[in-house]
Amino acid sequence: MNRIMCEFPFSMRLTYESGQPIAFHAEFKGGMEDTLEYVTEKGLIKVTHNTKTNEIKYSYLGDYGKASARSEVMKKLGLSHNMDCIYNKIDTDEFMHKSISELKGLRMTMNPVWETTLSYVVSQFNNIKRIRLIMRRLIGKYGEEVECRGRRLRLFPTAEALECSSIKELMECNVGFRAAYIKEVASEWQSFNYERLYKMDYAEAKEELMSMRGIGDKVADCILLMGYGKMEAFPIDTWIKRALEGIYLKKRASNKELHSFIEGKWPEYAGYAQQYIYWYSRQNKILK
DNA sequence: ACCCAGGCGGGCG
DNA sequence: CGCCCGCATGGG
Repeated sequence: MNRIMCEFPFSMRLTYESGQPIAFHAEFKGGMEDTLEYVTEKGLIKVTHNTKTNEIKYSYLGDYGKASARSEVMKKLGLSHNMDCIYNKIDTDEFMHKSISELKGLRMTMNPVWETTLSYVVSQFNNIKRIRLIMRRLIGKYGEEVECRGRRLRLFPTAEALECSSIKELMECNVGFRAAYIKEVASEWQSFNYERLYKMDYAEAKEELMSMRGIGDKVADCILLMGYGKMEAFPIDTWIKRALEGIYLKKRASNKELHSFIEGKWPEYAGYAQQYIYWYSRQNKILK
């Protein structure tokens, strides 16, 4: 059994539940130990977290060695993040202070870029429960089935598999009006060369993503934050918008206005601040 | 029954 | 630019 000693606060539950890409297809069980199991392109990963001792253990099946499996888990769950430093940067006021103390240990995950992209294309004008439902249908229908040490796994669907599908077939997964977006993004993805965006700065990479039909301001920020790990990205959805307007701006504001406010308020780790505001607002059902 | 959800593109002024 | 609209579905 492999272990990771975690010196900063970690909550697998909050990390999983707060609407990040991993939650749309992984299996989570809370209990004496929180357990997360998920399929990757290389195999199967299982992570447990003892909430009393803060000890993390993991096991893996498939094309992993000791080092690559450890790196997969660390990266996915944000386990290398220095939470003292991050909290220090985003604990700017009373509201953030409450959010942090209530959501202590919530981490930003890092996910395969294509997986993140498809998940948030599906997420638009949708809710977390149904995003998960749709993602599982898409995985079941378009994901390649592979055998891994006696276990049958469904891989995440490739862009190619989705592009080759018809709108009608996609609609059988009840994706609704998103079918055309899925097909178009899948089609463009194959010549997109997503890796070059790692080297770009935030603004440039965002522009590249938004050149695809079906990827707008919010989805682009989600991809940059949870796919590329660009911590200055700040996705603005309906919850965040209400929260920022109600708590800070005290008036209605456009996304452009909100983005410029955010840039000034959290020049570092804005993405982390965003996730705490998002989940705290929802948990406490503040502002309706 | 009604309302809303991790939004987007398009059309308008 | 900002504002407004429709868009499929499933859960509350």
